Amino acid sequence: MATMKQVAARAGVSISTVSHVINNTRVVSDDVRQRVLGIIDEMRYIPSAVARSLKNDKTHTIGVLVPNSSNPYFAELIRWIEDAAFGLGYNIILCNAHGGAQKQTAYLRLLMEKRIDGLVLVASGADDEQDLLLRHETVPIVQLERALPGLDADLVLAGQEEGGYQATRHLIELGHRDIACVSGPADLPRTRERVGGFMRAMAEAGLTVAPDRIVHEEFTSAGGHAAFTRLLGREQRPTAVFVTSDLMALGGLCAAGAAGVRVPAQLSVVGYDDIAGAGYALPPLTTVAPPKRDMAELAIELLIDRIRGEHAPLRRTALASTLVVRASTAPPQ
Amino acid sequence: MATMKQVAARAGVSISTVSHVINNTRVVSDDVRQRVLGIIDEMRYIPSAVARSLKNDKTHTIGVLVPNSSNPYFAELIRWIEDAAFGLGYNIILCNAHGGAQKQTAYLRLLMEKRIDGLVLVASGADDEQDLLLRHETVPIVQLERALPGLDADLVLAGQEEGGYQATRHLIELGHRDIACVSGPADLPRTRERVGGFMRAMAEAGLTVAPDRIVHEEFTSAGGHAAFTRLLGREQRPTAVFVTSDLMALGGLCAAGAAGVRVPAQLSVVGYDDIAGAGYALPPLTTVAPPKRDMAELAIELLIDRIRGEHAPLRRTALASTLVVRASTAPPQ
DNA sequence: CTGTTAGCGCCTTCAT
DNA sequence: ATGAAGGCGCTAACAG
Repeated sequence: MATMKQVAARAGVSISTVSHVINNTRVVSDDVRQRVLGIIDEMRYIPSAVARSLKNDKTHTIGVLVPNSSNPYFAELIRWIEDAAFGLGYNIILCNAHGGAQKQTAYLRLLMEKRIDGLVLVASGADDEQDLLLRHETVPIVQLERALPGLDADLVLAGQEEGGYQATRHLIELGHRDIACVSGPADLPRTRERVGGFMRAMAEAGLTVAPDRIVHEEFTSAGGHAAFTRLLGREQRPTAVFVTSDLMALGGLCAAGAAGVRVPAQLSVVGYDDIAGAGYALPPLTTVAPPKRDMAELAIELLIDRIRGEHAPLRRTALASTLVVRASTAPPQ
Repeated sequence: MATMKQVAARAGVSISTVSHVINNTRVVSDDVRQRVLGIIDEMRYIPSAVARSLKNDKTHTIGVLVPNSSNPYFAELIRWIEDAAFGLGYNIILCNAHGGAQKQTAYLRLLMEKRIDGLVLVASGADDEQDLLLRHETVPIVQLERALPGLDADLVLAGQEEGGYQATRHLIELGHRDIACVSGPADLPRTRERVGGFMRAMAEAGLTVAPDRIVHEEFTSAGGHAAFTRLLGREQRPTAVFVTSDLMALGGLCAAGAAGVRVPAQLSVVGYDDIAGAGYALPPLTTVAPPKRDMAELAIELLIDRIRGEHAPLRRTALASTLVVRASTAPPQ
């Protein structure tokens, strides 16, 4: 790969002149500029960002650490993050935390070695995430959705509790009284807050929630399937269920279908996340839609502000989610 | 951020000694090693991969360019690519081509500046992909699924034509004779080959395909929905349909449900890609499953071989897809 | 067993 | 309007 030095030699000018025509950083006579540009083209010279980075101490690269990038929700988020970052001249290094604290630690270490300019952290909130390294690092960090305890970093929230509340209100307003809640593992904060909103709405409406109306399963379609199977097997069935993730809800819909339970006639279902598939479920799923794109853009904005050295105090912004009513909910009976 | 020089000074040794204890690249007396290690820890020194890269001309970073990373199929592929790469010490820079040739060109340029060690290219095959830059670049490239004409690079194929054939055979063996095919835009090679397999199976079975049994739509759930709506509106309905992508098939299932057409009783549906959602569709979708993980691993393996300088001739490997029979297909009537 | 030194490719003062 | 030269952080000869 050609270097600036070679270009300079071929053009019969100094290295610094080449540098200046490339960066438009000082006046260069027109003929020299043309000549240099010609040589650059001819030699297929491409400046080295790594050399530049060494000099400027900036890589224009940001790390994005998510629990699992193949989960449609994260995949969609990543898509917007990538988009926003690219628009501002940054590249994304994609990292899957999936694989435990060990992989995560290794990853963070690597990212620090690569001198990323910043990090977007989408923590699952699992207990094994108390990574020490993180708290000692100096790179700007923006957390999405979930604040790691002890980590001082800007934060973009999506009102999980409020979302759960909205979803449940919708069901209550439809006339449901016996409402169940299907959620992920009890120790995941994301899920816990959503369930919190559910409980608040129920309590507020004077509705009691029997212990067997709350069921925890894996945060996957398989988990949702299992949860619904369990729930629908009870002698007394709920008339509606709030599911804390679309992935689980889709699995639930599948289980309901297999069990001959018609949605929404016999059972209303509300999901959470508004992943692309939700709109084409059978029936199309009513769900809580976090403002993924706005969240991604805001996160990148905040991060790049920090990177550029804004010395603002810690910011935590909460964006509102909206309920998207589709065809999986209806009044009971 | 601390530097090696500072560590050396603090430890009262030379820079090269520090380098050697870090890289275990020559014998160092135990006390010196311990002292240096101590200081490193104390100063939170983290070596700079960018300085290293400048020296070694290796970044341990590979670019992954896909049409759209939020599409579940690509998202799943990416997940495995990331996994395989990480396992071998490489990071992934994620790039969405989505946005046209312009963005793509800009991206490739950036990747070259960043001196990625290699590129995994998942081309959509759209016409605007004839990127000139590519053919002149010297980075190792592995193409997944689709060979860009004129680009000499290793290639990992997934037998699209064969997959379409298998899917159609399945339908024929079930007893269907009037089989339709719903596919993406006619100009996308990926789709075209799958349709090719369909045509071959039909011809081989002596079945004719009326022109109105082939319908093209957007490569999305919305497209699938539209296609099915159109197809089911015909006075004479097909008894089965092969859809060239699960995303479209899911949209189709949704349309069928809305139109009161029962699957598989009245209509059998086969999809393609085996995305996670397919297994939990209503009914669970019979589909062709490309070996995503194997493809990803093979691609990374080939790429890293090249990066390490293996001077092998161009390799094209075709992996076989398998038909996953679930509940969306049955004998006619 | 340890230190000195010459770059890797680029930017950027300081001269001219 | 253009050059020369130092240095970003690290590795790898080359010398002791």
